[in-house]
Amino acid sequence: MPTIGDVAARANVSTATVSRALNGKSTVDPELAKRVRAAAEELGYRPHGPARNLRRKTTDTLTLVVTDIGDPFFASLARGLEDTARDRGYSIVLCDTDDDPAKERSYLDVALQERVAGVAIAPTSATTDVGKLLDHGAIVVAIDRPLDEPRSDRVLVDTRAAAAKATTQLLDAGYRRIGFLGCRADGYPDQQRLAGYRDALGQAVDERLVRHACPRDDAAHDVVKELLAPPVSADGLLIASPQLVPDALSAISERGLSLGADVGVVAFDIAAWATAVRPALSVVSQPAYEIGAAAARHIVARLVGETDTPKHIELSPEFVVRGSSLRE
Amino acid sequence: MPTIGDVAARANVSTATVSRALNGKSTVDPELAKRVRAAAEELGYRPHGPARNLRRKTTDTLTLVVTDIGDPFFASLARGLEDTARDRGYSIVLCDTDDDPAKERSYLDVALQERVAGVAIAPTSATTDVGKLLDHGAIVVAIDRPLDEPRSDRVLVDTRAAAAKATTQLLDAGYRRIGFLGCRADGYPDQQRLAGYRDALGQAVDERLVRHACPRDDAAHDVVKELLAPPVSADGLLIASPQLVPDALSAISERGLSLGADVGVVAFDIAAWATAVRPALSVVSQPAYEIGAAAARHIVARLVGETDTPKHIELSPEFVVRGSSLRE
DNA sequence: TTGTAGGCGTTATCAG
DNA sequence: CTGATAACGCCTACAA
Repeated sequence: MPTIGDVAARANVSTATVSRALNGKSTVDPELAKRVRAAAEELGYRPHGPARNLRRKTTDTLTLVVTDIGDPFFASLARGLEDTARDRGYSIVLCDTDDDPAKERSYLDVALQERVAGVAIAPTSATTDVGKLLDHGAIVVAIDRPLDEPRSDRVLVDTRAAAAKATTQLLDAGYRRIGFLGCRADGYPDQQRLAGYRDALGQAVDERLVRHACPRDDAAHDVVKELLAPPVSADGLLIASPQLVPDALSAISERGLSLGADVGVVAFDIAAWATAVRPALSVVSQPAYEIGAAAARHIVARLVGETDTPKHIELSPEFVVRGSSLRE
Repeated sequence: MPTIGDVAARANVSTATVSRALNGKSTVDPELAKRVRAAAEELGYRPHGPARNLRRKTTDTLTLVVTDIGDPFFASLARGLEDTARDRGYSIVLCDTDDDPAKERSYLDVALQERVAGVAIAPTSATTDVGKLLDHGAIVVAIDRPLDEPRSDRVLVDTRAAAAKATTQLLDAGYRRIGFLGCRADGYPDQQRLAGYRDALGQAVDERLVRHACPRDDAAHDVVKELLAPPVSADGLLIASPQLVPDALSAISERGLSLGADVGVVAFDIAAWATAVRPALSVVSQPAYEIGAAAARHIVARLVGETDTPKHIELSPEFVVRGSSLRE
């Protein structure tokens, strides 16, 4: 691969001039600049990224840390981040933690090592240590879940209010015993949604209506069947975790109940296929793409020194009511 | 941030020794090595990635180029690639082309510029130019779709055979007029699936049964309604594009037909929610995670100089028959 | 086994 | 406006 020196030689100028010309510095004769560009073109010259990064003491890289890119929510978020960052000249490095703090630590470590300019992270816990990154000048923004670290910024969604709204809609539609189905009792999003569910129901929550099940062990199916039968006899379901929805729908059907008419259902983040089911599913959809885009815009703004950027951004989910949460 | 020099000073050794100790070279006194590690630890030293990359003339980065990480197939593939590459010390840079050759070119350009070690790419076209990357010594592997470039390797799926198998199953189940629904008539996977469909049906394909619809313009819904009514009167559907499935199911229901009993359906790559529908959907599932994992293993093998690595890897999709393609 | 020193390719400073 | 030159931080001959 040709270096800046080769280009300089071919254009009969110094490497300094080549650098200036190729980086669009104003202080270079248009004539020379043209010659340089021509030479660079002819040689197929590409600046050497690592060398440039070494010299500039920064990179054009952002790290995205999520639990699992296979989760459509994070996939869409990643897309928003990538589109937006790319537009502004940044590349995205992808990390999947599986909610494992050890993996997360190792990812943050390489991020530090590679001197990334910024990090968008869905932390495994609010106490995840991003101090060294911040010390080094990286911009850190928490996504989907908050970080205690006061120097980090955040882009969150008001998922609690959305859960309350969905629960209220179920009540309004005439469902009386609404169950809550979550995935990880200790996860921030599920906790928020449960809180919203309680907000809507008031004090009077029969705790047998609140259940958690992991999609891996296929207990979800049985858990829902329990919910639907005496003594619990739920006639509604707020499903906080998208992965649980197929199991829940199977269970409803196996109990001989019908969606909507017998049991009302609202689920989070299944927009892609909500209309594949009869009746179609009511959904709460987080603006995943927009979260990613906002995080990228935010990081870049901070990077270029904008100071009037809000530290906290909160977006609202969209709530779409369909047949699955309507009685008739 | 401390440099290798700071560590050297603190440990009272030369920078060379620090470098050797930290990189686990055998030629260093265990005693000194310990002192060095201690000093590094105390200072919170992290090697400077760009400097190291400059010196080593290579990076520990792979670039993943897909059309859209929001597509669950590519998301899962990305996950497989990331897990596997990470295990071996490589980071993943994510790129979304939207099937736009211009974007793709620009991504490959920065990959070259950053001197990535390898590229896994679902090319927008078989003629995508990866020559410069290969010239520079990067390992390039085509995923999901082939590349003409003979120096590139590939990890593909025998989606054509799978389509034939699915079509045959529909025929065996008693469906007679099977329609094909694809997304992009010019895309490689859809073409392969259409070819497999034709393989199974033989010469006798009523061309009115073959339709393409883009999920963006919501024509899909109407297209399927047309397929299901006279004069076409399809009683089966092979759906090559997962995004079209909700529209297709809505259309079936709006025609007053029932899934399975009246019209048999097999769809590609909707495993995540296939069991949410009544009756459950028959699916062809590509081993997305495994494609990514295989691509990563392959690239790393080549990078470490393994020579007995096959240039072409072909995996097989999984075909699961459920109620949607059974008459009773 | 350890240290010295040069250079990887850029950019930025500082004279001219 | 242009050119020499000195870093950036690391690794690796080569010498000791």
